[in-house]
Amino acid sequence: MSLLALYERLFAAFGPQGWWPGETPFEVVVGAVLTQNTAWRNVERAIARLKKADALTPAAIAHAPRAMLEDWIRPAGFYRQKAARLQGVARFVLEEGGMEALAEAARRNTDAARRKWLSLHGIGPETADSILLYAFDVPIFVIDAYTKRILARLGLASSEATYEDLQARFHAALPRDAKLFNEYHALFVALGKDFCRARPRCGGCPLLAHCPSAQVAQKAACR
DNA sequence: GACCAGGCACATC
DNA sequence: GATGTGCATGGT
Repeated sequence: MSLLALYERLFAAFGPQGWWPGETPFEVVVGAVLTQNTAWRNVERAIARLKKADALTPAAIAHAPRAMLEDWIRPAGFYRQKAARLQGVARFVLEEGGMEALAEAARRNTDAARRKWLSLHGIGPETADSILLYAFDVPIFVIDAYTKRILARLGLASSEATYEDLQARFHAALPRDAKLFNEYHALFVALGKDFCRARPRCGGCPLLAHCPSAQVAQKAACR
């Protein structure tokens, strides 16, 4: 099964996902940091608290007392680390002239922009690529734990494959289209949440229903 | 009461 | 370079 065929199948099964659920590009950035190893539900709580405090702007986060920021984002977990990361990112946004300037830079030279984001403390490959794709609409494919797991289970990639390996495969196999990359990654997450989460549900997975090779794979791989 | 969630940095070998 | 560990809350 090709990666494009897998996309068609996932889209048919789950429909459009409408990511990223943020009102502004900066909210996407904040969400990308807060969701690190964290359920989205808890990120939503933290973002709601930031909004309630009128603190969901680069300036507000950059200048907030650390303890106050920690308290606002507490529901998302790892709050000490994430408060430090968010303040670093907020300062970076201000220094670079704001989100619009950063969007412009990302579209002009994606590789340079990606390296710059990666140089920030707490911004790794997945977070950087999520920001580029979901905040700036730059066509770069986001690889996450679900993507790795699903591809391995479907026999479409080795479980040893690195982030860069997998990303290169998506870039080679698909048209360079931010909308497509956006939906595809979100569909992996949708499937990941559903895929073999509980044994009894495996048989009802909408992907497996149409995919004999996946049915074979899941017998061996489903935990 | 484990185990997991839309990772990352750092220590150690 | 590969592997292990801390970070922390909230749901299942």
